[in-house]
Amino acid sequence: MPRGRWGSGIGFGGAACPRRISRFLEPCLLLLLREDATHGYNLLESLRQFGFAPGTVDASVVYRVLREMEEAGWVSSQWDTAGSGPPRRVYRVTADGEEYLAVWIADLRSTRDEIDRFIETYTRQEAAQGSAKPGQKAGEGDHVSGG
Amino acid sequence: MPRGRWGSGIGFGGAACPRRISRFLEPCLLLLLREDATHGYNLLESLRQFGFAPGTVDASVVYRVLREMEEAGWVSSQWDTAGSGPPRRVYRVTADGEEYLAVWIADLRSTRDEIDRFIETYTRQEAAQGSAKPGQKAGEGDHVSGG
DNA sequence: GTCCCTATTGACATTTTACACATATAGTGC
DNA sequence: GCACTATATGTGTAAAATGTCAATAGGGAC
Repeated sequence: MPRGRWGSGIGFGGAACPRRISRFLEPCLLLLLREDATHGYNLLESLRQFGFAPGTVDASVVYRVLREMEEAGWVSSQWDTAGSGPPRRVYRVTADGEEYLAVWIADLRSTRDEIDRFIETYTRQEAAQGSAKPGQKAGEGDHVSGG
Repeated sequence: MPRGRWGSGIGFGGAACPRRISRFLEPCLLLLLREDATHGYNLLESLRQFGFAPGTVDASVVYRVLREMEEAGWVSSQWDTAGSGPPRRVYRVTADGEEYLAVWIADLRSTRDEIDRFIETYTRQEAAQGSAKPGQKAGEGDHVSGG
């Protein structure tokens, strides 16, 4: 998508841009953690299944979101010092987190419906312009005086 | 939706929060302008049809987006001094703006599909937890040693 | 003139996001 | 012990996006 941090024009190659949904990392992490309690570094790779390209998500972002969610009470963590290497902070979803995720789901549903309505409006407009006023851009020849 | 500027907890009343899609105002304004070239103040009310509640969008935000889009070349404007009251800046969509909107549509389509996949994953998880491991939260009884 | 409605613009604060950097542990080779 | 690498977590900061508020200005009603 052009503008903002995702480029600067039409000439883009494909769906290369990151997420369009704000704070989408939160529900993704919750869903992953709900399936399996694990630590941040491990979650990093699992995020691919939600469309995050391999190098897209910075680790620090994931860690920050996890800590924020713990502070909010959606997840809880415990240090895991059993395996080799540095200790891991293993997160799991709390009951509040479950509720929070459910709210997210509801929100995403309505967002999706909203998108659908928008696309439908666009499609309807296309059809109308294709038949009723071909070649015209809408609002042509108005009463504009100043320039 | 909890967190951020839209509250701070589960106990919300309905879909009171604004958009979840970043920069959504842009395509909305483009779509409205494509149907009818008009000025910012007039667009303010028309935005309701895209789910923006009456008092949700500040006028200055709309004006800013319009000016940004003009700078980018997606819309062009002309002063209309014909009617009574202060002069209006009438915007219309350019050819580049048409292309830009088409890109937006494509992006929104993929975003919607992404949401659908996410919701589906959630639903599948629900079903699996309901049948396979009832009452368990996933990852219970792991090899966590440290506290 | 003053108040209100229309219409636009600018300035500032907050929130979100991206990116760079710093820390700590364990294993390997020397 | 020391350098080096991989794993794992954390902080700081700048940029971008968004929200809020104030200011300006024309015209009509009173």
